[in-house]
Amino acid sequence: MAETHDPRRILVAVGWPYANGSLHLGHIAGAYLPADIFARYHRLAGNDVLMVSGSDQHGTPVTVRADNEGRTPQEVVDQFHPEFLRYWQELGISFDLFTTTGTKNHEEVVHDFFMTLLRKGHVYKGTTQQFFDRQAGRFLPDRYVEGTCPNCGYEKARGDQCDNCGRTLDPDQLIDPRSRISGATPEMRPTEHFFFRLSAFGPRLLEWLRSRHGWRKHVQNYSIAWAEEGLLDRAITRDMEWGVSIPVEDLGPGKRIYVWFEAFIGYVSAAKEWAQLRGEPDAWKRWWEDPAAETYYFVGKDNIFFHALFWPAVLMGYEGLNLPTNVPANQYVTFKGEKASKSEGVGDSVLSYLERYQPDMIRYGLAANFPETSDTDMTEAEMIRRNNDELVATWGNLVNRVLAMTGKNFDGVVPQPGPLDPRDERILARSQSMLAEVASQIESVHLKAALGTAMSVAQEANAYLNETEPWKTAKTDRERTGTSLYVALCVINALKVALYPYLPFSSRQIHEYLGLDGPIEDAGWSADRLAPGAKLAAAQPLFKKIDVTDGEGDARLSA
RNA sequence: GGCAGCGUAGCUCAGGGGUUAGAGCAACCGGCUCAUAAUCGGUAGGUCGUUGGUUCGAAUCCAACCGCUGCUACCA
Repeated sequence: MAETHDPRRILVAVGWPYANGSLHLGHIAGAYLPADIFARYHRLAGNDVLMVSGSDQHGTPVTVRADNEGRTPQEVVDQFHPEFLRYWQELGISFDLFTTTGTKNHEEVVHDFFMTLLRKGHVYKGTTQQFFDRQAGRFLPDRYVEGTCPNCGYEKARGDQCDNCGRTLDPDQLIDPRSRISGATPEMRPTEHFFFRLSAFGPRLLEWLRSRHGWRKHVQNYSIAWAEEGLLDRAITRDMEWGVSIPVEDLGPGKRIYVWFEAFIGYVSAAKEWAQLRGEPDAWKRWWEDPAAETYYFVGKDNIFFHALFWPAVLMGYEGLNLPTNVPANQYVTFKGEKASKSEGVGDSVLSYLERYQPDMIRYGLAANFPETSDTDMTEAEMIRRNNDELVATWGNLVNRVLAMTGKNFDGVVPQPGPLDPRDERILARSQSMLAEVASQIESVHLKAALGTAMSVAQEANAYLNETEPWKTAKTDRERTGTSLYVALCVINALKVALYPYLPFSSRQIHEYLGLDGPIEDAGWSADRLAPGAKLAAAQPLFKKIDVTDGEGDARLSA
């Protein structure tokens, strides 16, 4: 009997999506699906997983959309937060809690961070000069200022960047600056804000980053390079009305905590909220305060700065909470070579895919092409191709042909195997070593490779059947036929486990077809030999082949 | 402009100082017919972005250049 270990505690923290628009498949492939695969594996392996995220309801993007549509920011949030919940439900993204940054709990946790950092001297008050629009009566974020680019002369350059020459700018560099709200000429006014002393954490961050092992090089190198250049203190408050309040009165009205300072604190507040909902208010500490716990942050590559530098520095300053174990940021999925983007409308929303395809098909198509090391190009035609050639043909068909033959020849009962020959032993051994290999690949967040490992065993199982030809031996040697089908069923049972993190809906189905007791979620990351004589359930094909000639399929992603 | 990642077969991607560079798909040939016309085997296909350097040896390390992507601190 294996000795019992205390389960590992794994915090799966997933980037907070802005509640300002629908998500597209790039978001799913970049963060939510890899996080879910990782979480499902660890749960099945018997570890204590806490997977949290939520809607980021603050920030300029939400207010911009609200302004444009004549709605309140809250109305925008109330539209998109439920939509996100629907994605998770239908795609099987298994959050333990998906909350929002609009809760009382979140505000309290943010205040605690703010006050603690203030008390320890990591947050201080400072004054900056910023453009103020008299007509609108408000300070202007950099991109709300427009003017002539000092570099190329383009007349509609924004205060943060010139779209014509690509140069990054400070708003006071603009010639003839104008407010994009009122068109008035803005004036520079001093404004007080709180700053986080990020500069003070540079050396510690560098030492910490250099000592990380197993991080993706685009994450680690990038972060180290940035820390070596020198980190500047960052304002953590903004001149706006929409956001988490500041817990001290010093600045007067019209100021809020900067959205990005509070969003990542959401990882802590979500864990606390989860614990409260569970009736064990201290349970969150098992992931955050025990140094043995592991914390993984699944985000897109545009978030590396915040998760590998800013957030760790905040945690160092706060003291007592775990630093990230890894930040396996994905690169981007491009659609026909173009970056998927909410604002540019490239890449259809997730809902349009859910209307047309099974969730496991979407999950497979994305996971087989995760942008783990570099940007990855994807088309809907390619997803359909993978569905038809790989998911249906290799895996679904393996299950179907074996279950059908067992039904026909053994009345849907797990056959009694005869003596195992070397071919039988080899494929059975491979199915076991595959489970260990996939586990190791998932733990090191090589999710695409792990899926490939499992699929190659499905192919080996098909080859095994072609070698042993149970449909032929059925006419001459019942025992040999039973052995072949028994072995194949055992291999399918192992593959069902290995593929569960990727294809939870169909693996659950297979678990039922195999007539096993209890939910697959309780079955563990292991596959025992099946019991001869057990009754199999009537099976249907797991995946639908998609007809590309029906006009639905081609190149919708290029939109 | 600066920084980072990437550039490998027709397509999508692995690999990464050491014998003849890999996978899937597409192409071609063959076997099988239990299975969703699905499976399995084989063949063919690459001067590993360009140029130069280090090395006994470079796709791999270095430099320059070209191209793509991202970041560049007030989009997040």
